[in-house]
Amino acid sequence: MKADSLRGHLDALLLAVLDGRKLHGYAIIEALQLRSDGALDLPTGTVYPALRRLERAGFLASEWDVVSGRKRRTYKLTRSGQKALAAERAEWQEFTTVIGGVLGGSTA
Amino acid sequence: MKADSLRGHLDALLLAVLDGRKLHGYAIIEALQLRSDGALDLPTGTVYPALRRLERAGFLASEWDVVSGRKRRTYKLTRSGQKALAAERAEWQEFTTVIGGVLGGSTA
DNA sequence: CTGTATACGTAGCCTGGCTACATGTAGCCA
DNA sequence: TGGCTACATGTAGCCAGGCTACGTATACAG
Repeated sequence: MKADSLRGHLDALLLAVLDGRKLHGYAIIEALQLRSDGALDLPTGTVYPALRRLERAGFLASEWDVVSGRKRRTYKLTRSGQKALAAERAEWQEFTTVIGGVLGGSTA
Repeated sequence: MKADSLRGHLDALLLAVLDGRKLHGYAIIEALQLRSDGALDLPTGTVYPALRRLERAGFLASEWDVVSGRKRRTYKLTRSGQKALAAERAEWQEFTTVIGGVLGGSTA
């Protein structure tokens, strides 16, 4: 998959993967790999700054868990993040409808 | 629609709208508006450079039509452009499957 | 003879994902 | 005991590529 086609959809992915559960950054990357059958392998330099940004935006809340001496910053959706996720899903629907319509559409 | 979510999909749109017909730049913009029910309103600063790029890449061929004193550079798909369009369509399929899978997917 | 729609084009900005790097722990194996 | 691998977080700076803001020019309506 073309790498940069992710532009503008990363937030949706991160919010979606955190829907209904708490995960730390590294686990988020692995969860995305799993759900996409390996198609998505986001570098940490993509994910960590994005998580920070989403937290600053109020969509995520984080806390430090220390598990057997290992630090993990776990994230979960806030109320506001839930709404943002719903909005992202709606936007994704619209996006695919529009682009898909043009790509598949008969000569209009 | 978020403006920059187009990233990486513009070429596909341009190739698709030229599938089976010749159009000039201005008409391409209008055709995209039509096909998308007004959702896509690409600025000329986006479309013209992209067309030039696609031509340099060998996917489009252009010629000057002079209609009643008005210059129009009309574009059409080359053989290579047809292949590129097919590839873009396949990639779009994969892209929507992957992202859609994550967005809609149950907690995996 | 001015305004609007048509038509093409470029310079430079800006966003945001990515590369490359820096840092440190846990656990296994020899 | 030393080193390797997996785990885990983070930042600085690069870079692609769509967009903004221009500049140019013609046809036609009023």
